[in-house]
Amino acid sequence: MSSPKTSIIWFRRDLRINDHPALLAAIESSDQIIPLFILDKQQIEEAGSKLLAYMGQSLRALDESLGNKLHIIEGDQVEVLSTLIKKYGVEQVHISAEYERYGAARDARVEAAGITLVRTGSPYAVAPGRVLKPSDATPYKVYTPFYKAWCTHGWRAPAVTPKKFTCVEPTPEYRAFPDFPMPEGVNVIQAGEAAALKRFKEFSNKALDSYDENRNFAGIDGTSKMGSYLKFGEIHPRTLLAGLGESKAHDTFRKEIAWREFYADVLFNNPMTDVEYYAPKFAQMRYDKPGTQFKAWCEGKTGYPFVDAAMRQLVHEGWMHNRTRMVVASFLVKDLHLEWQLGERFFAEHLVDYDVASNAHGWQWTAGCGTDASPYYRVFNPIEQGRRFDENGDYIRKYVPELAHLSAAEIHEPWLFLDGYSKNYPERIVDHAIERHEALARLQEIKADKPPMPGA
DNA sequence: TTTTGAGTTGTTCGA
DNA sequence: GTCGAACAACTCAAA
Repeated sequence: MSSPKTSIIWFRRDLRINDHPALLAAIESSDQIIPLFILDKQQIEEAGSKLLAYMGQSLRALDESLGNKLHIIEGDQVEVLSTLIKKYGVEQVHISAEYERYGAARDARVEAAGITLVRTGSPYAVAPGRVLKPSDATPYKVYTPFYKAWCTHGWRAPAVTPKKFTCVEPTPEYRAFPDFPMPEGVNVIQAGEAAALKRFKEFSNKALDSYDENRNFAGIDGTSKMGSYLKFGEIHPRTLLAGLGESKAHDTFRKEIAWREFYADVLFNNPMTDVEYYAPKFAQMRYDKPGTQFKAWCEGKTGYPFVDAAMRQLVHEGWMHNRTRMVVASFLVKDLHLEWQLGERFFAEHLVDYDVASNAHGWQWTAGCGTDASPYYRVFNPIEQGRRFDENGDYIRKYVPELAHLSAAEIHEPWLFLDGYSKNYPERIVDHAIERHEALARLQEIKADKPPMPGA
C-alpha cells in the first residue's frame, strides 16, 4: 500500500476556509493536507501588540474551523517547511501569492532554497501588476482610470467552499500557539472568519445602502470595518464584491475596495514607496524634527478636539474612522510639518487593520506626495472637518471626556468658551491658520521651476 | 505628437 | 448660513 499523498497549505495572510483557491488546490492535489502557520520572529518583534493579539485570536478561529489541526510553530520558514516536507514526504506546498516587499522576498528566499511554492490566488480581486494602460502597457498613476480599467478587467466569482478534507494530525511541537495578550483597556473588533462574514452580513443589511451618505460621519457606524478582515485574509475581497449591485451606494463601496487594490498595485510597481516618497521632490521639503508636538499628536493632546478624539480612538480600539485618518494625517504633515513616515509608523504600531500598501499610500496621499491627482495642495482644517463630519460632537464626546460637558456649538472650538478648559483639556499646540500658511510656503520652496537655494 | 479633458475625501472668500 | 468661484495652474490618460 502506497503512503498517502500529502500537501502543505501554508497560511499567511489568508486565515480563512471559504473562498480560498490555494486551499482548494492543496486539497485537490493530495489525499491529506498539512495546514500550516509559521510564526515569524521578525514580524512579531515589529508588530504592534493590538495587531498581534488580534492575529492570535484569528489563528485560534482558523484552527477551530480546521478541527484543531492547524500546525503552528515559530521558526525559519525554510527550516520549518523542509522538516515537514521530509517528515511527511510532502509533494506540494500551496500558498496564496504575496506581492509586498517583505512577503515577496520571504517567498523568493524559500524558493531559492529549493522549495517549490504553488501559487493560487492572491489577497486581491485583481492581482497587483495586472491592470495596465491599453495605450502603452504601463501602470496607472491616477485612481479613477485605474478603477475603470480594474472593473473592465473583472474578477472571478468566489471560490467554492471546500468539501470534507483530511488534515494531518499535528504533533505537540506543532501546536505552539502564541500568547499575545490584548493590552489592558483596549477594545478591538472580533477576529476570525466567522466574525468577518457576520459583520459583512450586518453591514450589507444595515449600512451598505446608505454607505455613500453615512461613511464620512465619524460618529456613525456607517463603514464596513472590513479592514482587519481583509488584512488577515479572513474574508476575500471577491466575497465582498459578489454581494454588490449597481446602485450609487454599492458603487461607492466597490470603489473603496478598488482603492485597496490600487494602492497594492502602486506599491507593487514602486516597491520602496512604503518608506520612500512616491513623489521624490517632497523629500526636499523642509520638515521639522519630532519633539513635544509629535508626542502631543500621539497622545491625542493637540488641543484640536476632532484630532484628539481620533488619536485616542486609534490607541483604544486599534482602529480609526477613515475620515479622521485623513484629518490627523493632514494635521501631522501640514500643521506640525513632520514627515509622513512618522505618522505611518505610529499607525502601523496601533492599527489592527494595518496594511503596508494602504497605510503608506494613504499617508502619502494626504501628505501630498502620493497619488492624489488634485491640482491644488489640500490642507484639511481640523475645526471645519469636525463641524462637518461630527456635527453634534458625539464622536469627540465619546473619546475626549474633558470636553463631554460642551454643547455641539462649543465642542469644536473649546478655546472660545469660558469652561472649555475647565476639565483640563489641553490648549492648542499650534494655530491652524498660521501653520496652513507655513505649509503652503514650504511647498513653494520645492516647486520644480524654482532654482535651488543659493548655497544649499 | 499634440491637444484636450479631468482628477476621492478641501478651504476660503465674498456676495 | 449658503453658495459659487477662486485657489494656482499640475500631471496623467486618452483621443
